[in-house]
Amino acid sequence: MFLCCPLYNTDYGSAYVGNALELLDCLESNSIDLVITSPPFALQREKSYGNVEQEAYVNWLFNFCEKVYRVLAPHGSFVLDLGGAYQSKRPVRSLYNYRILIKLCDELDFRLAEEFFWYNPSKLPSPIEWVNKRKIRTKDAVNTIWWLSKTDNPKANVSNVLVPYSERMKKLLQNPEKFYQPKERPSGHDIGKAFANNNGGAIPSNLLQIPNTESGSRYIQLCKAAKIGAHPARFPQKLPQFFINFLTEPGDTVLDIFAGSNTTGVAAESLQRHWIAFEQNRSYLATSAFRFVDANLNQSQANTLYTQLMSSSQTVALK
DNA sequence: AGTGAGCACTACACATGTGG
DNA sequence: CCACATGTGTAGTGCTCACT
Repeated sequence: MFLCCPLYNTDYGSAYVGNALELLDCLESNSIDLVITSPPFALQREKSYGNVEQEAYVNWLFNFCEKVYRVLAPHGSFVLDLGGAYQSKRPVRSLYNYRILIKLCDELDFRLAEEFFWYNPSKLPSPIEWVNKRKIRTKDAVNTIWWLSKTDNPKANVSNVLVPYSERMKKLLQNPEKFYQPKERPSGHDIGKAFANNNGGAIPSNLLQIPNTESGSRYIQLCKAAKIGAHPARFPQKLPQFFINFLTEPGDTVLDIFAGSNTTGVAAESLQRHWIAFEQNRSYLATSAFRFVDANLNQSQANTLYTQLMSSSQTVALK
């Protein structure tokens, strides 16, 4: 079985409406270089996009991950973004994001290549009951991101995701003699002369500080203009961008099985990677086309495009 | 008519970032 | 500088409906 009839396609990718469980079966084994996705979380509050309850959640998500394992190339990576949650009626954390991680490594032979933590400083203090009303917990502003691989050495290159040096390090690089003595420190760290080499940037840490605010973006503006609700839970483009740069090369293929508003697809497109997006909700995927089209689309053009995507049985070519 | 289960809906209390 | 974004959990209210 092969994938056919995407809702829309672009220079580099195709977006498909449907259940990822079925669509994954249409992909060839070992064909995907990176699967990055953020599934609906096991939250207490019911979401419009349909989340599964905590107890059943781990098994529900596991079904998808089994199929991801098959389509992933041996050097490929599976990056899974999971938000934390509380147990029902107790100020006690759910362990669901850790349970799924352990199950994936124990039962599917995934390796935990590295755990990442996405810190969103602009998150509102929540959950309200424990944090704002009773004031017995701090605000939850970190998501766990599991970087899983099929083999011990998935393709990865940290040189592609270097971050700017700090002001202090910039000064050190300008005048190393004045700023440090190469010698062994009390901690046992051997800080040598090579420490003063300029490597073009600092090695990033596994704490990703990325604010999730998207005020007045083209996507939001066009959703408003066309009078359609935007996807209520989008991740910032910088998040998939980081992992695509880190774990793939131009020409590789990136897959998001819970694509939502297809942030992953846009990130991949801008980095010249092929991409495939699966999303069950046709309206979410239809609005995601706004991310790819001309910035000067007016209200009626946005509406026309949306209507076309919602009704047409043929693939719409964007660009 | 009264009761209670089950459901949908709502108030509550808060921080930080983006983009025009 | 302003307008407007943003993966929350609990308890209370009020409604419908089955049952007595």
